[in-house]
Amino acid sequence: MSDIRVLVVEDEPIAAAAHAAYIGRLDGFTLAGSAPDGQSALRLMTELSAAGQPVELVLLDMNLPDLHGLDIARRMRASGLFADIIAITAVRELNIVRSAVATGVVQYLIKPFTYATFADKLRSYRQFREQLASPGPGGAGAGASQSDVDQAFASLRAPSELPLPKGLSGSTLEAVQDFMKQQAGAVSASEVMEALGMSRVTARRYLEYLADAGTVSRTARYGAPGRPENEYRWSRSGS
Amino acid sequence: MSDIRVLVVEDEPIAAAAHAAYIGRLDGFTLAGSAPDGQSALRLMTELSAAGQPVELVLLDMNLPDLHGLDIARRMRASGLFADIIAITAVRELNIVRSAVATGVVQYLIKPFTYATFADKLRSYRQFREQLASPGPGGAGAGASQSDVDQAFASLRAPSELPLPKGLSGSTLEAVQDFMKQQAGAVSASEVMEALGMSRVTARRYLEYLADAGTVSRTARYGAPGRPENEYRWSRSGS
DNA sequence: CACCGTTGCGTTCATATTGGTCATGGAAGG
DNA sequence: CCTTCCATGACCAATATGAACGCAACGGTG
Repeated sequence: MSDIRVLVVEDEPIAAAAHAAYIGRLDGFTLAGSAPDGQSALRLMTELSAAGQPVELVLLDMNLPDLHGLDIARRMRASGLFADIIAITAVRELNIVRSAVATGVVQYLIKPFTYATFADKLRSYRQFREQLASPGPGGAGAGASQSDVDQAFASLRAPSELPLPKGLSGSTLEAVQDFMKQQAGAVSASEVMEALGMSRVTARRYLEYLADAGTVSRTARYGAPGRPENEYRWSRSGS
Repeated sequence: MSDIRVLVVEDEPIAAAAHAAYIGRLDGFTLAGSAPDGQSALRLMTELSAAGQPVELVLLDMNLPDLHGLDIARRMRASGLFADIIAITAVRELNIVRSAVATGVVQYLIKPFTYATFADKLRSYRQFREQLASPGPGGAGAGASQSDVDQAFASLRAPSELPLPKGLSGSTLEAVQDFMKQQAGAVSASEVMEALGMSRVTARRYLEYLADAGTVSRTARYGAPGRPENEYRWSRSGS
């Protein structure tokens, strides 16, 4: 099967270059072009489509200088451009996710993301394509059954777990993250320990990991006797 | 949460009545209207939208007298109608599935289908909506994380219709499911092993499959020394 | 002003207990 | 009789815990 032609739409040059480089590292994908804003993206897609090389997949940043990502998706559909879309955004609003699904967004990436997450989403998209191309064990050319379609949808939406550093478990990390998200102010490791019923060592290890990843910020708390206590605060400001 | 307003678009009167009856039998859904062809469907949606009662989900037959289902979807997007779509078709062509996904089709039903299949698709769609409405275990209003979005997308899968992975048998799976349904609280893999008289490996394999399918939730149990024990809890209350 | 005991958290290590995987055995079907 | 498939037992790897040690700031005291 030939490579899937991908268009990168991203206003920040550094991020755009990074995404393009990611595409190059992945088998089965080819960079078809790059655009810094919505207008040029639409123009570029129209040109490529007229040239017989239509874009098949768009990596679409939702936060662009001229148009919102959702508007671009709507205009694409209105113009007869039916490339699939993977949305990239720092906006963590769920109602946007719903609107995105309604306009045909296939995957949703939240900044900042690692290369592993990125590659994972693109791979599952390619698998979705391949399953539609060659259905079932029965044979090619035959019609698709309900289970064939279900299977293709499943590989599209299935989340796959990312490799975590040694010594950390996914469910524990999720628990700590959820707790931190709910806390308005800063919390200490001991408070996390008590709230989640885990040991101080474990709580601190996960908080430290989140601090290194940039998801939480870490400051020292003075004023009380004893060694200064680290306090952690949910930050996760975009990118 | 209020009911989801559904529009049925189907040219055959018998099928249309059947779909409408199906909707009535399902909790959480309300029939917003019914249309026999594309033009009237679009008109009806526009009217309801203007009346402040926009259609949220469309059961869209792809084979209509005046317009093809894909055309209707495209015109919906062009007109600013962003209801989600469940496509219903007898046409078993996979390239249509791909185009359908690009226009925001959420699920795909192939005729003829049973009520069970139908209900399953609608239930998974409702679960998708609910997960977007209230992310995480306790937090409302907080931002969504990548895993939250992934989980919501995952609930658009149809686990019951998927073929069982290698190494699992249907009868054993049923036994584990029945046992889990009866348990009010959380149970560990060891408890399932002892209760059903199977080996720990087998119990864990089936519980893990159910956890991936979203039928049970998996959390860690802290407080005791040693590696944390996974405990599983029946979570799919929607069925 | 300098020094020192106190205090509480950060850090490290061994340990306990479970999860995950591999190859084997037995049963069902052809 | 052979093949295929699933459950099993045993091994190795993983991960939270508890205790012990060290460190940094506070608050007296000389």
